Order: sequence, then structure tokens, then C-alpha cells
Amino acid sequence: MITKQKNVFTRQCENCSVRKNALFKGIPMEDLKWTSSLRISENMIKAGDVIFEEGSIAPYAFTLYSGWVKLYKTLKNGKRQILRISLPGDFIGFQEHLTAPMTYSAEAISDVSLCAFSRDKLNELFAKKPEFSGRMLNMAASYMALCQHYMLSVGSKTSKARVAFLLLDVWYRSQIDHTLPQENTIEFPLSQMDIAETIGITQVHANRTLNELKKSGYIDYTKKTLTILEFDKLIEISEYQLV
Amino acid sequence: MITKQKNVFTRQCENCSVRKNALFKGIPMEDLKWTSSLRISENMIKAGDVIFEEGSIAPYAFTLYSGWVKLYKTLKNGKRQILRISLPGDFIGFQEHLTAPMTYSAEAISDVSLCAFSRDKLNELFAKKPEFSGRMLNMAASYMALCQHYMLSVGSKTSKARVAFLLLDVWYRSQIDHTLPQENTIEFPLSQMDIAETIGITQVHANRTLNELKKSGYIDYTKKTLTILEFDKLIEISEYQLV
DNA sequence: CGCCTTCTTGAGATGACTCAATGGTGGTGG
DNA sequence: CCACCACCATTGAGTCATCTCAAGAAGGCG
Repeated sequence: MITKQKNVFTRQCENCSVRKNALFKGIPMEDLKWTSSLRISENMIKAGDVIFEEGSIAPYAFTLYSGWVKLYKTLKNGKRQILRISLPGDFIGFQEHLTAPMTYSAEAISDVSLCAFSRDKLNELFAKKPEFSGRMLNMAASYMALCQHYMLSVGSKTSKARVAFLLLDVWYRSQIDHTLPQENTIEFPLSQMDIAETIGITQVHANRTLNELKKSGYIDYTKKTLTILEFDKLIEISEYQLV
Repeated sequence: MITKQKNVFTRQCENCSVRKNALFKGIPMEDLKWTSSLRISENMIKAGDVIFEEGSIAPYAFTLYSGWVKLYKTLKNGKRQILRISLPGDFIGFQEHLTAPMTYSAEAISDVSLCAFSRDKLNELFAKKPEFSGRMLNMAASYMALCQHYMLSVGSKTSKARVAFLLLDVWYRSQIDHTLPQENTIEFPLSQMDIAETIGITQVHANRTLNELKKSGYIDYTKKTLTILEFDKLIEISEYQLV
């Protein structure tokens, strides 16, 4: 049941463009210099690689530059619950005690590029520059809201509604500005197993439910792409609420 | 299906003891003076009263002094998902946009005493005194961890494990210092419906599952009290992890 | 005492799961 | 370039956990 784990940080990429994540966006350049020691490097991770594991001490937290990552907890019988599908721009690896063992695992769904921060220094940053706590608080609050939406979904909705909700969620979050997209097709690297583990059903049942949505003409779907044909219908059956 | 809602703030209590919640605990008194304008009053709320409602603009956020509160979202068909059982000491009503419509509702499970804060002023506080963002960040992170534990439970565990997990969670959280309690009996104001809505099963099934645990000799249970007889067994079947 | 909410229990229905076998697809190496 | 392998998707059939409906009992409150 346990997925084999490959090495992490096998490659480093030195020639990546400089980006600013939400933790630092808009900070004047002279203040940013102070934080430059936080940033270890930009890392390329391959699809399927484990970034950090529940129960282990992870030296780094990350900003996701590109690619999709799943955050999950695992039960003894091997069942997994995906807590969040992390999309580009997300902060990965924040938790109550930054230097304690991780309370969940992170694995790359697609090839991924990450910016790594030393967790110790991040702790220092929050202590010395409390204005960054406010930024992190905003991020934590938005992840909290997302988690609560999923809790409603997993705890109280039918499987069809859960699938529809998941598709709409990753759809809208993958649109950077959160406006309605021009194109109705996006790259979609989630496997049916990933979908199942996110919404608390089996892969077999995820398959049947997806095919129902496909036959209804609401979506089109392959391993690599997702096309949403009937937004209104999906929103209706999933009770999705734009945040 | 919709529960009738009674008025809130029907009574105010002027003679309540001064307490310090986690947002202000340990702050020197001279700094606390600055924040005194935040605190509106201490309020007594009766069991069953709605404190604020999903979709409405709530003027206050709260610290829970005594009693239990449920935070929940509601679907169109009337089904509810309880997101968190709030226990004394908890901060209630924090969300990404403090002054936007609430993303969930709050209702008193037992008679409750609350300390109210103006949400506008709380926003000011975070802006002007960023050290409080760090405190709020810690609280938000611990609620996030709890939410993720429940997501694992609701999404991936059997109903028996979910019930056991819930009982252990409220048990340990109700022990202020998080150490093992002397007594194995606590006051327990949750109804079977509350339990069901927290873990995503029906009330009827919650009843049967509780009775299974009772017959196994793991717990004893009435509407008002909970006795845990076999901690080890509950921890084992629920895969509960002390945080 | 009577009302109303909560709990209890039974019986039948069903959504979701398990097991299992087949087919497709992409990557890798000979 | 093809053959093989690993992973993922598909489909069927039978089983099981949980739900629904329903009715009665118990308990708390005015």
C-alpha cells in the first residue's frame, strides 16, 4: 500500500526567474534584502517525488512556483486523505510548530518547482519582523477556509457533488486572478486516485462518478486535461460558493 | 429542518471575572490598556442560541470563556457540517476577511459566556500592533491542524473510529493543560445529532455506534456526561494522535 | 402534568465498497 | 523502433456499511 518514495532535491536549478510569493509580495526591496538569507534555493522536483513526510522533521518550508502538489495524511491501513491540492503560489509546509515533526506529507503530482526556506529562519523572521506574521496569517486563513469547504463537502455531500466541487475548486484556484477564465480547458494532472483520496471515496467510485458527469455533458476529462462544459450545472449540484 | 433561532445578547453580565485569552495572555498590563477599547463586554448566551450566522455580517468576534459552541456550515437541503466544537479559551469568528460575511455559523451548545471584540478594531489591532498577528497566527495554525485531523477522520475512517476520535478530541481539548485527567468523567453537552453532524454520519447511526462503544465497555455516555473507560482502546481504533 | 426534544430500535433500501479481470497509455531499454 | 513494464482507467458483480423511514420510549422543562 505504501507508495515508494524517491529522493528529493535531486536536481537544483540555478537559472530560474525570481518570483515573489505572497509572503514577500509588495515588500520594498531594501527590506527584502534582509530576508534573502531565508531563501535556500529553487528546486526542481519530479512528479511522484515525496517533498516531506508526515512524522519527519523537515528542514524547509516552500513556496510553490509551478506544478501541483498534494498534502495528505496516511492511516495505518494505508488509506490516505489528501488535505489540499497545492497550486502555484501556495505556501507549503506551514504548521503550528514550524520545527516539530510534520503533521502531513507532501508529494509532487506533476513536475514541480519550489523555493525553499529554512524553517528555523522562518521562525526567526516571524519573531523579528512581526509584519510577516500578518501576511502568513492571511495565507493561513485562506487555507483554513478551503479546508472547511472540503470538510463540508466530504462530510455532507453526495459523491457526485464532491467530485464537482473538487473540479470547480482546482479550476478556479488555478486561475491566478480568480476571474472566469477565457478557455474552458486546463491542464489537469490529478489521477482518479488523487481525486478519490481528496474527497473520501474509492478510485473505482471516482471513475464511475466522473463518467456520470461526462455522460451528462458537464465535463470532459482525460488524465492530462479537464474541460468544464457546464459551469452552472457543476456549481448547482456541488453548491460551490465563490469565495 | 432549519433550527429556530433565538435572540443573542439578551443579557449582559457585568460582574464576570477578568480573564486573558490567548490573544492577550502574557502581554504587559500597560500594553493591554491599549487594547481595552477592543473589548465590548462579556455576554451570557443560552444553549441553542445562534451567535452569528453564515452569510451575515457579524460585528463581533469572540473569546469563549465558558461553555461549548459549535461552528458549522449548512447545505440547501438542511444538512449541517459542524466544523469545530469550540471549547473554553477558543477564539470564535476569525476568518480571512474579518469584516466580510461570515463563512460559517456559530451556535451555543450549552449556556455560554463570551467576550466580544469589535471586528473593525481587531483589524486595526493587527495592522497597528503586528505582534498580535503572531498570536493569532498560532491560534489559526492550531485550528487548522484540528480541521485537518477531522478531514482525515471524516474522509477516511469508519464510523466507529470517527466517533472515538471525536470523543477523544473533545476530551483532551477540554482538559486545559492537555495532560491526562485525574477523573475519567467530563461534562458532555453534545447531542447525538451534534456528534453526527461533526463526523458526517446520521444521528441514527451515531446512536448505534455509540451503543457499540458502550457495549464494548470503552465508554459510558449520557446526554450530560461522558466517561471514558478504555482510553487505549479508543486511541487504537481511532488512530488518535496527541498533538 | 404535558409538551417537545432527544434517544432508541427495527426493517428495508441504497450508495459506496471490494474483488477481480481487462484494456489503455506512456516511458524505458534493448 | 518495437517490446515490455508499470501505472492508470474501465467495467461487472456481489457485498456491506450506512441511510431512510417510522414509531415508540425516555428525559428535561415550563
